Amino acid sequence: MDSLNSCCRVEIDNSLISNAQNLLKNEEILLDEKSKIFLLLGNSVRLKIVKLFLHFEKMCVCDLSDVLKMKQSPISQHLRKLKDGAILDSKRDGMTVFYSLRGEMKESISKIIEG
Amino acid sequence: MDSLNSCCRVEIDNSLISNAQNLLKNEEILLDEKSKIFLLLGNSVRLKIVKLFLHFEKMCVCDLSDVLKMKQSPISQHLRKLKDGAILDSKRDGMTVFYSLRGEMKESISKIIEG
DNA sequence: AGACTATATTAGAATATTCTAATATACTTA
DNA sequence: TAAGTATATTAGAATATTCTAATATAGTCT
Repeated sequence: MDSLNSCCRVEIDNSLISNAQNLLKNEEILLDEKSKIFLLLGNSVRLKIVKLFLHFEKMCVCDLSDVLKMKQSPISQHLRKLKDGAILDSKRDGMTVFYSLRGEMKESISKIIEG
Repeated sequence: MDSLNSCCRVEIDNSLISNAQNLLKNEEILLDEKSKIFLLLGNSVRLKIVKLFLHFEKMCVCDLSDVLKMKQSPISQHLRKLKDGAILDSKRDGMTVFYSLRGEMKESISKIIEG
């Protein structure tokens, strides 16, 4: 087997290697999706935003701006990422855009964040 | 109340704002810790590594290098981050360094990754 | 000791992230 | 229509991430 690593140990457990590869192969897509979710939650501002939506049905950019004491622009940018990542939904009501957790995501996000 | 955001809506719900702030204040440290974990799991190579450790007790750098078909150096660097982040333990046995999931982390990491 | 093996570290390039400041867009109301 | 309000987008600076290539460290074996 070709190897990219520099070691050529004798004690190599080939069944471990192939079992491990099979494990990953079966979940490759799922794991990639999950890592994208984790990356989104891996920023403390975004994690706080998502956490808030577990407890408050909907909030607008201004609300979050006030709560987190941050300017509107970065909040808006974070919300866009969360929306692009299919974690949040948005709905305009007049001038206000209300964000909320996507229904399909509520349970999984809650499990991830609240443990 | 001072505001960093540019809007000054009339319909502001001050109790929402302060309830939200209290919610975050009570969990500030916990949320920061969690966001660091999520950031570590937010890289697909590291997520795969951690996933593997949920199923295989211990693996060395070479094993992971073979499984993931990556050079030893980046694997070693990812392992270091996971160790610094208190997700993995390491134990040297002769020339081989075996990594494994930290006992205290097994349950929480499993919940996060496997849902 | 000297050669070898497994792992760790370092410098640096390419890329990605996250903020600020400025500006654009979309809706409301006088 | 014009002014005002809430949100979105953009450019760009500062910083962080992740790999490659090279080298260092630590243990093994003859």
